[in-house]
Amino acid sequence: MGARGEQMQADVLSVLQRSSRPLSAYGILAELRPERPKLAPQAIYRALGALCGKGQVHRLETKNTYVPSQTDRDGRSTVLSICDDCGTVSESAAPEVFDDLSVVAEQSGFVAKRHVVEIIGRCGDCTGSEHGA
Amino acid sequence: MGARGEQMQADVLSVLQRSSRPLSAYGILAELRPERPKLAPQAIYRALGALCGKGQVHRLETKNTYVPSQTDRDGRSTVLSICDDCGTVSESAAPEVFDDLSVVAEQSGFVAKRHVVEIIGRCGDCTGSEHGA
DNA sequence: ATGAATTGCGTTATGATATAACATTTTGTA
DNA sequence: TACAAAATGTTATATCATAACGCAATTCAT
Repeated sequence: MGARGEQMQADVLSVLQRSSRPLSAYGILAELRPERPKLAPQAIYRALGALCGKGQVHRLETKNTYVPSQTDRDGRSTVLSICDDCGTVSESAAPEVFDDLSVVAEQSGFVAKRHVVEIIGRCGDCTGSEHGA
Repeated sequence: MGARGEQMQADVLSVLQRSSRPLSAYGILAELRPERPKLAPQAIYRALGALCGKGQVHRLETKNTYVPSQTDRDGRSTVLSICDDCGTVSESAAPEVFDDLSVVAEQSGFVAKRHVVEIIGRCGDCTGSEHGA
């Protein structure tokens, strides 16, 4: 059960970890194609789905890309700060944010399954050195 | 300048306001096609871009769909609670959340351009009446 | 062990979302 | 009017994601 799938997941995770930036599913595919010419998108998406489910990978909803988790937080939500300039992503636990969101949800009887919190902007490095704009 | 574009935006907004659920760009296109057979995706995306820029429409990043703003908050970010069951979306100002996010960003020297906060789950109505799962 | 049921994966095909690039029209200015 | 600038229309294509089906491995009852 699942032995081959675990290999696929390991390969996908490894590609993400070696990348300095978030990758799209097709970007991951392109990295793996040299070794496995017949690899198809479906395999990548299945591996990403499993990895996201386990909290080992985060999907950047605003970019349709994926990054490896930086910290082992056992699947709890994190705030992702995404730099538009250099592409780096940093993860923050920010429990206050999620506490507040619980209150927001409860007020309207909403039962939350998942929280998505992304901050899009420029990281300290890029702001300091005034790249781009 | 922009007179036709404003018409397009008004039509797109009107379609969204008449819909009981979030619509995709292609969903909006389908609504408008009967009146304007030659209408193309690009026109819809341009109108949506302008409307989102003005804060009159929100894009649901987790669903690739769009909803009209429920409140005129002059472009400030809102928390969007999205029901997986019935599709309804509710908007909350939740200033505490965005205050907390400012702190998160500042800690790492990050300069935020945009905040995306979405809660995915089931709304009170759907939870109460136990539809679906 | 053997065969049926189940599960997961590979593979092919297609669907859905979004934007690039260039032509045309409109608008603003003199 | 004539021209420049900007918005819009139009065609084409890029990008992201999943449906559907069949095969192979695993499980489980006998």
